Amino acid sequence: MNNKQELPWDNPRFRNWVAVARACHVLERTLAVKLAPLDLKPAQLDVLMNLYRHPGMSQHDLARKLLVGRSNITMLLPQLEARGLLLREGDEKDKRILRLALTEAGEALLMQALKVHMALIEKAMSQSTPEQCDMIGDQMRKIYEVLKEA
Amino acid sequence: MNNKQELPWDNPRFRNWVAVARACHVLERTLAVKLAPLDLKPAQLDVLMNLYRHPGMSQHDLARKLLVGRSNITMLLPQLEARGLLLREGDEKDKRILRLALTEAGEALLMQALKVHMALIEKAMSQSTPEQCDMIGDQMRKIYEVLKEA
DNA sequence: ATCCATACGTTCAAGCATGAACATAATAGT
DNA sequence: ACTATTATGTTCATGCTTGAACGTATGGAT
Repeated sequence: MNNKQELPWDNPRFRNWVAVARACHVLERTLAVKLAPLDLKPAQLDVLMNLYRHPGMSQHDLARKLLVGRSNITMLLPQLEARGLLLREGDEKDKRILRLALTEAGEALLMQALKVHMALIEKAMSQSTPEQCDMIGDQMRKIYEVLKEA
Repeated sequence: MNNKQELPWDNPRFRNWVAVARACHVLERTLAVKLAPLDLKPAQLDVLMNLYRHPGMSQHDLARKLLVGRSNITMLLPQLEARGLLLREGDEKDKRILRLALTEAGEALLMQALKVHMALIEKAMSQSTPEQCDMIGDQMRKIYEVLKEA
């Protein structure tokens, strides 16, 4: 039937989104390399960041924040706990819930990692004006909202 | 030493990049779900797309285009070849190289998948004006160039 | 001609992320 | 009080991706 649909490569939205995906991919990859000396993966850094900003959150909350499954968190946390970077203690009221918090060591390592992360993002985004940067952020937040419930 | 560095959450570049990463993540995730009926993963779709646009490319070329390791391609292709979606045949001049090309079936499936992919991207980017969309693409391409050689 | 360096593809073990199935705890309806 | 439903976290098998080590092929230097 040779369905002559409009091919995507000619569509600006398609081409531009591909650029977004590629930029994300390389930045994630680069971050992993730069974080290696701290023996930290990007996913682990995400955990530390969220616990720093929201101490006492549950594993389920954390999973939703990070857009991953609950089981992922279960597999991820024991490593960090064993390294003394975070604490898990049961909630008194609701015995199903484990409340999470960073230790001193966890915060210290987070600060180290944030320097690396910030430097990388600065390097990447330094070409954009503040207005462009904010616009990009606004659009991306809209995209997130649109897709979240799809 | 309580290094009172400027915390990233107050930095617009940081906040906005986090939004980019989150948008990418949900779109990839959503794409995986919508592609499931075709028994196709996003990574496999990427392969088909690149072979459609660059028939005869080698596995190494493909790996570089997709920003993945060569071994990844080696693990990925046999599945698609077994489904009759692509062909691998050795180059006559250089016997190290395997030249890749889509079959009819591969092209047909690609067209199906592209409808799904396009619809999703349209939905995501429909909130941006064409100018905003192009600007985002331009910035992301710059980011890619900056990080590619880092 | 031979040797050395490089390039392409493969194999293998390891680490991650996922979803389904499970166990336990809380809550709501009757 | 009892049952059914929902919520939280865990376990397990599966599949994807990676990087290192390998084998083979090419090309260049002497």
